[in-house]
Amino acid sequence: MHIEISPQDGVPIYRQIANQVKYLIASGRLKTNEELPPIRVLAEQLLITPNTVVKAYHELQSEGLVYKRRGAGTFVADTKSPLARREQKRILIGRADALLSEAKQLGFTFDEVLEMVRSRQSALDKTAGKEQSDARPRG
Amino acid sequence: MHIEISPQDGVPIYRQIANQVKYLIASGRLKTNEELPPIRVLAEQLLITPNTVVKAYHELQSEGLVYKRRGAGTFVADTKSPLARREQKRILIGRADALLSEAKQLGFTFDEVLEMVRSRQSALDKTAGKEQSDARPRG
DNA sequence: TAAATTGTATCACAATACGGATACAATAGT
DNA sequence: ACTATTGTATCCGTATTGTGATACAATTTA
Repeated sequence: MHIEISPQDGVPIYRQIANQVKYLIASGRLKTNEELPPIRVLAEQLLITPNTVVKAYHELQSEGLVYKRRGAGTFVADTKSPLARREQKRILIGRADALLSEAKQLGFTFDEVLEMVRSRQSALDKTAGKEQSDARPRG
Repeated sequence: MHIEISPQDGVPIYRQIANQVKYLIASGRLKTNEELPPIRVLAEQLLITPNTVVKAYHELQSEGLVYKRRGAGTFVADTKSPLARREQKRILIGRADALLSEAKQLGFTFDEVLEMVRSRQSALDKTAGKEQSDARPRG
């Protein structure tokens, strides 16, 4: 599994790892029940402390994206399972609420927020076009 | 200007202040060019250090909500002005991008995100109904 | 059962965030 | 010009966060 980190990019290393794993799962490059690199292995590969990988994997677990079995390893959870799905939705709801309440405080209407979200989606689609054509699950 | 803070509510004091001022502005209770309490005054009123108020006012300034004039005071900016509006939009775009990229990483479709945003807006409308009926700008 | 492999827990250190005390600088108002 | 008022800058102590080093515990595998 290929992961790249850039120390002091502002975003913590453990979060960089978690985000990239999330992307690998969502894009289908990591399939359900597939094993992630053991904590020590990934730590050695990235030249960081195992603790940081622990934190990354823990975050993924708390979001229902992976499960861990002592002595066996860390594996991709069934992200389509109701439980995992519910947990993921809970996280997104937090982001949506942040956006909406901030917008309200700044005096934006709901329609303006909707329009902005649509516009950003188009923007992100375009800039991510190259990788995405290759990143979509092919099953 | 009435502001209430609750220390160690998890959210930092300076942010509590900034948020409440934002709300007062968005709701029309603070009008364009109206003066905010001087830093020292608000600090004494809230029994906190002036530094914390400085930080709150600075955040508001960076979002284009207030402007400061040394020796004169801190005033509500024209939040409808293109410059302020653009700055505010820049902040909301950040939140929207966070929501969209997180959703994509978790394998949600854009339509699901839209549906969620609509649903959360309804929820927030209901829970905030009482205050909002009185807080909407009446001009 | 024994050894190897895996995740877990604990302690330690550096950097950052938050809040506080004090001194400084620019402007307003007289 | 002088004084009062306002925002600004600097230094400090504490708490939290991010990362690292090391020892521990459970499970797998032979």
